[in-house]
Amino acid sequence: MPDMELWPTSRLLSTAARLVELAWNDKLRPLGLTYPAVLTLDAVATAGPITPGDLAKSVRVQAQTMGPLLSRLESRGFIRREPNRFDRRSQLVSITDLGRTLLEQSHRQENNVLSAVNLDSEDLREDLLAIVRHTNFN
Amino acid sequence: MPDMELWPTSRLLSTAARLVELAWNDKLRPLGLTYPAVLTLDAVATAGPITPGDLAKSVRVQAQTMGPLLSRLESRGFIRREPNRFDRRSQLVSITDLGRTLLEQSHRQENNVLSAVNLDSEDLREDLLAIVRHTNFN
DNA sequence: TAGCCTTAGTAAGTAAGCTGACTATTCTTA
DNA sequence: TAAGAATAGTCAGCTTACTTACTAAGGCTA
Repeated sequence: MPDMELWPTSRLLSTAARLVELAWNDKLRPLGLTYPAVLTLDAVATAGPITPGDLAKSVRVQAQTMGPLLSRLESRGFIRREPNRFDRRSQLVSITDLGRTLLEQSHRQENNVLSAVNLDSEDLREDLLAIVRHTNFN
Repeated sequence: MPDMELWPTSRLLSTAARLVELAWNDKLRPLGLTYPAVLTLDAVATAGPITPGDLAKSVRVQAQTMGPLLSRLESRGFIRREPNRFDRRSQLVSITDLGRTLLEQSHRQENNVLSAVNLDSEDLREDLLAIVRHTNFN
């Protein structure tokens, strides 16, 4: 299968992303986390109490995707959802102590993933950044 | 959200891949296809009658993922599955005339996707190729 | 202020993809 | 050749993520 040379770039992109997520998930499984879960926990940890809608925007997923993800994180005790006193339509999500602990453990796995997959090209970073920046979402 | 500058490369990779797949799916929806469906149809079209297992390897997906995908393609009349006379455990998949027609139409969408997303950096290609090549699957 | 429009979140349905476990063949080797 | 190992495909269960459609709440304007 040296036909890989002939693959269009979009195919390389989606395949590479799947393989890297697989590597991440292997490291995160013992922690009871997944890669999207870590991205979300990260956003909750840094952006303080935040609404599910803003979280979805920050992680670049639909609100309909964020809802179930938050439910799973909540059922495992990693986050908390409370009613938003200032807007009864929405909620405020915060990270729990347990969630913060797990998140820190997941950050310590980062080097293990990077050594399994070579991702430290600065050109790659720039090219991907340009794609995400120029692709409108929503 | 200029915090994107701080995203790790793996996050840029998975986000960029999702956005590009979204762009593809928008163009493919009228044809009744999806991006993984096109990759699979492509492999069937070029590798002739081929087993589901070899297809899965070529598309870099688990056999358990390929099965349902083939069922959907078969139910829409894009491919055909026949018993493999030489190994009763397996099957042989071929593309139908309808499938080939749809595949050709999807190829004509390629420029539309490329103009929506800038993917023509040669460095990007090389970096992604290296990731896929150096990440072992299975 | 009543009526409309917008926004926040949820629900239902589908697709893709994974893990782990299973059956039915085929191959291999003692 | 009989037994065990390997391979092909499927099933069940779960997660992520999409689309379309809905309810409830808040804002705006005539």
